[in-house]
Amino acid sequence: MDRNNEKPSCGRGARNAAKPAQKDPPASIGAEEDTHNLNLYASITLEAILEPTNLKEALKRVIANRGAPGVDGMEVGQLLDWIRSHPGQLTKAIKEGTYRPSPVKRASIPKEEPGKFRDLGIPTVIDRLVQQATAQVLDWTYDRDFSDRSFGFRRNMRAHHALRVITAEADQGYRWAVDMDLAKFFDTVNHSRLIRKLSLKIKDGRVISLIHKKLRSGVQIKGEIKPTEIGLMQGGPLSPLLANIYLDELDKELEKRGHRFARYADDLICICKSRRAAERTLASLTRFVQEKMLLKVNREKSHVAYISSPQTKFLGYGFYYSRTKREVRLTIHEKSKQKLKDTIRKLLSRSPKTSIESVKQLLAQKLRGWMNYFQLADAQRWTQGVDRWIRRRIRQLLWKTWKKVKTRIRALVKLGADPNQAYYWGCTRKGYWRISNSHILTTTLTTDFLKQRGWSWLGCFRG
DNA sequence: TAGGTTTTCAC
RNA sequence: GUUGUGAAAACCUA
Repeated sequence: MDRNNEKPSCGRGARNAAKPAQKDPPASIGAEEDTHNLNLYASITLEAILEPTNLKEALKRVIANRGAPGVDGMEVGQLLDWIRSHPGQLTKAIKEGTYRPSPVKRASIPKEEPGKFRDLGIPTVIDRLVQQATAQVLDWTYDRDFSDRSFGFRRNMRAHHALRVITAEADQGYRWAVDMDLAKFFDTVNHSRLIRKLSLKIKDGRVISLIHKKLRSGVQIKGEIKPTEIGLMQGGPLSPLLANIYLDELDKELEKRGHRFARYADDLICICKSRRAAERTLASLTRFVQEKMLLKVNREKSHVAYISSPQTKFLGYGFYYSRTKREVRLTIHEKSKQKLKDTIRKLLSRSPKTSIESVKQLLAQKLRGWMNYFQLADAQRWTQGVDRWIRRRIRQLLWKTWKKVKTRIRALVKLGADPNQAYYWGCTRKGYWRISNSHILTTTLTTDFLKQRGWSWLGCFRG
């Protein structure tokens, strides 16, 4: 067992000790560990997965996600009713081995780069439930064996940790970055290899078979069902964990070679002291990944670059060297800045169906989340620059809508309205405008409703 | 302290 | 048409 391996120092080896109370493991696992002190992996059983509390937890999660339905069309809102009306049916089918996951529904969503799409497979809500239940059990035992330098999809790991580790080591002279991109990682995972890996630790054959069934459940594209011989469908609750299990071998190999690196899902950065060393490791890593891991390396997107070059992008950040402070610092990558501007522009440019106040509130909410993530970057230039840009946009918006309100009120006054009255109503093609001192609201109201509430009706006018 | 909602980010 | 995991923040209710 390689659990007690000496790991290359990365400054935070005592992660598990620092936060002991993460989340309680499923009851059966904890009990088994304490009373019998057996091998931890012996507690990955079908019974642990099907335990009522575990299933309940999984059910709550699936419903809370409010995800779209799979091929059978069942909504998450119907899941609870289905379980209630078919008591014990699902667990019985799983225990007897007659449970077969439905094929996943194919959906293509556009990626950042225009014209490129990311395929994802949406399982049925029921399949999501059983996957979630198994993921909860597997995660608890597998997570502790993962490398300290694997940061994606893991409990108590955040992107900020990875960035701190990399900047700290870049400061120690590792300034040449190997950026490795795995081409379509999820789609190229080798099934038999993954199953073999799982069998090393999971002794319950029924669990292995359950996962195997999930891997082989086909994909439905336009009503036609196609089998899946390779690849993990991204979209299942279990997929991220399986990805980490598959790539764990890569982490271990890099650790063995003593490299400074960080991996976030399929995004790998490895930093070296010289350009020659970086190029050498890129070549040897490519060989390792393609021959041993049976994955594809995207040669066009994998490259060696100096850490402060605009090419190196890690988790939305870029790096630069501050001459005055004499250290490597983080900055927000161009792509991320552009993305923020796009979302803000979209939010501000849509017609004022809601009040200005609520738009401002929405904006503040969005910005809070954004700033929170990019707080590691130098605030000096960028967050302030973006802040100024947004303020200017808000002022523009306010001015424009105020102008609209004023012209509308003037038009109404011409028609004989009292300008001191609180509310006026008008109507456009899109709906009714309620005009008060600072708000414009459209609502779909009927004239009867207006009469009922005693609001003044001033006839139609154009927007 | 515990339930819930929302937003953001990474992949 | 938008799945999934992980993380953070703000708020709400007892």
